[in-house]
Amino acid sequence: MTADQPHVAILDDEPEIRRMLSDALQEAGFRTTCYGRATEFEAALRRTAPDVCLVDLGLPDRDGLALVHRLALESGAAIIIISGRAQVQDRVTGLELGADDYIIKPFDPAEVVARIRARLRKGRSGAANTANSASFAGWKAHFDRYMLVDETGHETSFSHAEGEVLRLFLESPNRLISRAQMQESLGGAAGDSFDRAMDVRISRLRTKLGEDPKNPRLIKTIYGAGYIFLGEVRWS
Amino acid sequence: MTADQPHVAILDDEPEIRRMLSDALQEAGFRTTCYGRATEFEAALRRTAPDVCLVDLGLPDRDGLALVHRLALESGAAIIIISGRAQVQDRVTGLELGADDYIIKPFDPAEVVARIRARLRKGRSGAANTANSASFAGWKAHFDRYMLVDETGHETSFSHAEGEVLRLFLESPNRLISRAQMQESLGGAAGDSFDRAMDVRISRLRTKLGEDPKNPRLIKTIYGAGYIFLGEVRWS
DNA sequence: CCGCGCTGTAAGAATTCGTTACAATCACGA
DNA sequence: TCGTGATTGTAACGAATTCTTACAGCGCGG
Repeated sequence: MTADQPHVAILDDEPEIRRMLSDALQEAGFRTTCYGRATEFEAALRRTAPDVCLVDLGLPDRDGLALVHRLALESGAAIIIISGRAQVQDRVTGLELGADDYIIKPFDPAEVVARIRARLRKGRSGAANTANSASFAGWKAHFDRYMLVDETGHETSFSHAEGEVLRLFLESPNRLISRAQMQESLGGAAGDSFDRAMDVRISRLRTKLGEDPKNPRLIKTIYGAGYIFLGEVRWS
Repeated sequence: MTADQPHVAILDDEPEIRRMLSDALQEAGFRTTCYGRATEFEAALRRTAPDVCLVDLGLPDRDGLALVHRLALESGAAIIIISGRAQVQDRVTGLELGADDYIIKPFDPAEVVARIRARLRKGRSGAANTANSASFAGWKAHFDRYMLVDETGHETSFSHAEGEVLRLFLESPNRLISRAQMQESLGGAAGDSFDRAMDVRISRLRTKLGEDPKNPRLIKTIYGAGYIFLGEVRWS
């Protein structure tokens, strides 16, 4: 149904805004089509079915809300309203009429992109599209599959507990993480001997990462303070 | 899984806000459960699967964003962040990490209700699952004929009990399904020995799917938490 | 009645993970 | 430099959890 690049239709009467949105979205990997008038837009809808419709409510030739309502009923696309009307009541009616999101002008294109992505994520059939794998130091960790993949493609599995620690590290690399923070994040009871458990988790993780115990390159321990994970991390 | 009233979980450390949200949502016809701490909330998640999670980022006992990220991966619920942090960057990262919406404090309860409704609308549309066959990982399961078809056309039959489990997995792939949820969905008595029965069902299903016991690729077990089915699923 | 397939139960093996015990390392002062 | 106490690493054990196999009950068609 959807090609590799999701298709976003932009409906706004101001050329500058169309341009700005279109540029930002194309840079983010979307296919875009711009329309300045509702009639033009509706004509196009008969030929193609966009994945997302960005609709400005302040249209000269049509009541925007009515358009949104029809879209919601007839099209399967995600509908995002962009509007200068910032009252809560406006937002509520927009959403009640079938819009999936409501963005207030002036807006930041980055947020529009993020909100579109959020909409598309849920629309896809069950595929978890959030970042769930991360590359670092020649490894790639797949948190969905609980797998650690080597440069050579060799796979090693890791357990849930190990994954929790690894994720915590990869979420904030090159930053000190105290044991207290770990306990909180990993839901450990602040019990007395939880420290040892944490040690063991880290120990096991280190061996899976092939760390030299005498000279760890990835997980450094800061005596009396905590741990720090070194390296570039790229989530994908 | 979902009763007639959608279930909204509210996670906020301020009792007043919890109360306000809860009242507004109940009035709007939702079932609500409130939590003041992340640990409490996570414990509850093991037993029930809410349809929507309202999460305040300013939690005392946990990094809110990390929690959101985990929720996005493990739960099928819609995730809505509520936060006092109003910077665009905050919103973008929240959404990128898997949140479906981001509401800024102070907020109007009416808007929260409208946004929740918008989320549920989209989510539910595909939930009326009348399809009776699904493709995944080289297999195609026909629930009407109780047959599993290979890439090569080779057929294997599966039983009703096996089908129930398989269907549950295929209906929400790539997310954690706790044993409690299974019991609920499959109508098992909450007795102690139902767990064993579930184990056996899954075991048999695994062998039919040709899983390597040491390294299952489709049905992963998360020690102490549940199971997760991996892969793209296409219903037809 | 018999055979066959489905399903739950029981029992033992296997896995995960926290705890304990002890070794290794570090900070710091004599 | 060395000793001492605190902190951290790791092997080994054991409890909890999960997997698998074997078996018994049940329904159903011959």
